[in-house]
Amino acid sequence: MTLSDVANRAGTSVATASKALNSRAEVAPETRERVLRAAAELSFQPNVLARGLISGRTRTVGLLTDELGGRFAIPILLGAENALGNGQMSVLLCDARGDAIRRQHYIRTLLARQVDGFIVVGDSNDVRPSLTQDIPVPVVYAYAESTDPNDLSIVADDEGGARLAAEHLVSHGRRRIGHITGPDTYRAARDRAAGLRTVLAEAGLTPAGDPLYGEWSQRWGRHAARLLLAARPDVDAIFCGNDQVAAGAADTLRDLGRRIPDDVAIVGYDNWEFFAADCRPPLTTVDLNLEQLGAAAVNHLFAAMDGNAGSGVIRQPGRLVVRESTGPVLHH
Amino acid sequence: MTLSDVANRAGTSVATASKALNSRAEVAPETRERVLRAAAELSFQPNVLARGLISGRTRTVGLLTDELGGRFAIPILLGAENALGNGQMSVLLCDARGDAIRRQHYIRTLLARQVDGFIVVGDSNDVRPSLTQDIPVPVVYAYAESTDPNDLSIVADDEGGARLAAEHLVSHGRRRIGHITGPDTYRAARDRAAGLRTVLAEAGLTPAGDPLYGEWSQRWGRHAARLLLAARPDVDAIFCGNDQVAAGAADTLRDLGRRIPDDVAIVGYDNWEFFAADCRPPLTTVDLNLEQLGAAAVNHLFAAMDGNAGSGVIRQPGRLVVRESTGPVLHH
DNA sequence: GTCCTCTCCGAAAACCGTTTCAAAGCGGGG
DNA sequence: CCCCGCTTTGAAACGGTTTTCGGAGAGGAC
Repeated sequence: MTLSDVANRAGTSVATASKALNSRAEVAPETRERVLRAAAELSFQPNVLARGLISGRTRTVGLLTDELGGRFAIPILLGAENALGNGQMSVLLCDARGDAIRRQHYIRTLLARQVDGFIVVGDSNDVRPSLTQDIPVPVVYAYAESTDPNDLSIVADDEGGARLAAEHLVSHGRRRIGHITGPDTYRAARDRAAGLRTVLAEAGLTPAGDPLYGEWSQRWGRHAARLLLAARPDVDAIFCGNDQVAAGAADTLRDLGRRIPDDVAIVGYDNWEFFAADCRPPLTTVDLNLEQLGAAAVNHLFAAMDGNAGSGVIRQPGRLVVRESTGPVLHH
Repeated sequence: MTLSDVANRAGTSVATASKALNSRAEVAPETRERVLRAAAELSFQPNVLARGLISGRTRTVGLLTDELGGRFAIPILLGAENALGNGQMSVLLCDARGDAIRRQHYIRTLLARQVDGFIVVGDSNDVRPSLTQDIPVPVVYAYAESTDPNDLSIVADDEGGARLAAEHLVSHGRRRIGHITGPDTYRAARDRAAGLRTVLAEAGLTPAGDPLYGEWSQRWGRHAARLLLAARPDVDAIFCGNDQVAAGAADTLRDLGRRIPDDVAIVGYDNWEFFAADCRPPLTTVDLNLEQLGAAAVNHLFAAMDGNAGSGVIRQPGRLVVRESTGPVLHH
């Protein structure tokens, strides 16, 4: 991408190419055109180092994630990459795989490459140690909340999402609503349970038993649904902590002859299409809007790079996706 | 972030700072310490351009994908990122979302950033147009086969993987083996069917009906299994084109009272843990070894960057993952 | 043919950040 | 006081790219 490459491609000398690109006189229009075209084709950019302009934004941001294999980082990454592309920026991707040493190594690597900013993508929407003191460029935390309140964190609003789901169930006439979810070590699980609890309290309802905390698997969903039905045979809705659990619960309900949604409605969480849309019946669920979350992270990073750094925690609202598992509206 | 900044901050001269950072002698321990601290504080990184290393190596490769949202690109990316990290390189990620204009834009962007090479990650292990003529640096195609035989493509060996699955079923005494898979527009579906056909022919068996081509969904797996059982009530094994289809087929078998694996064995494909391991029963399936595929792509890219460019198609073998859906060995 | 203008080129110069080199400071011991 | 080793430094060297400058061709007008 050096000037001589451009000159070479344009079939001209370096000197002429330089003049053409700097809009100086003494270069024939046809030649200038040729040089400009060659420069465009090679997406040539004058080497800033040679001039005085070193304050060179590399227009690259580092994206540091911990669980790229999981299913949350990807939509965030897609949203971020899209937003960055609109700003003509690129993303350098690093997956620390949850290892602190690896993470420090990647931070150094990215800094060596002079990224203009960092997006730290969490894996569980939970609190995580701030990395900002190690990083002299702007940082935004996405799907994670930094321990340092001066950092800017953008998290999914689990409590709000759960409220959407619970309100949907309540407004459809469900009155005895159980909750099956993942490990209570996950803040997401606790927040979702809290959202449900709040809505039920507001509606004057009592939960059908305590939330069943277990794991984020279909297997647990199947097992817990049996437990729930045994303890509370009259439940008319189950709000599940994610779609896998919901798919498992739906399995058990069918095995036990309960009709969905006629006898029992089910709501999942995450809107993981492979499970939610292909379930029997397709699941009503809450979409985390992770792509918007990623895009929001980028926009806040841009603002920080322009000197308008924010701080605190921003909650990205979810979105209820209604499918057949909650059935038509019930009047009561 | 220049050396003089560091020297300034350390209260020393540029020359001394240089020696301190390069671990040369003739610098007092106390001074060296001061310089190192200043460098760390400024996260200084020597400007590579000034050394002899300029020969264009930015130690960055561009990874161009089409369907990051799909589940195949990610493991490849992880494998590649891991292999690159070992070589102290980084990956610039771009997702063209299947759009040709977007793809060209990203190619230009990545070239402008002087990536040392490209990895083009496909979304379906199928043939795709070569991009090499647009790219003046080495290119390796992963999970895709370039139309240009002079390019180097690394694909998953679908036929070989299907043979592993089929041989497993045959060696466990299954004799009436049906096949349910995705659309026959997918080469993966056709290759997997071909692998099964070959093994059955070698074993002197006839397939239980023609392969049922449909879609890659659980829903189709459920539906097709009903069709298969109606047409061939005596099938004792179903090889499914992927794990979702297999999970759907397992659903139907349970609904119809067939025991898995006692009456009918099931084998999936892809080893998508969420479906395969959490199925009832857990699925025997074929793992594509996508991480190795990504790592292999990187290694071939390194070779190409060193001037040893390869060409042709390399088939990355799969790996059989045995779970309960094919049961214990049957003696016959 | 000669002159003039316009265009382009090769070589040299300028710029930048880093490294190297030779010389200068500095303190202590003889 | 002088010598000597250690440390530091300013200036020059280096490798890289871009810009500048004088000159060389080409083509037309007279």
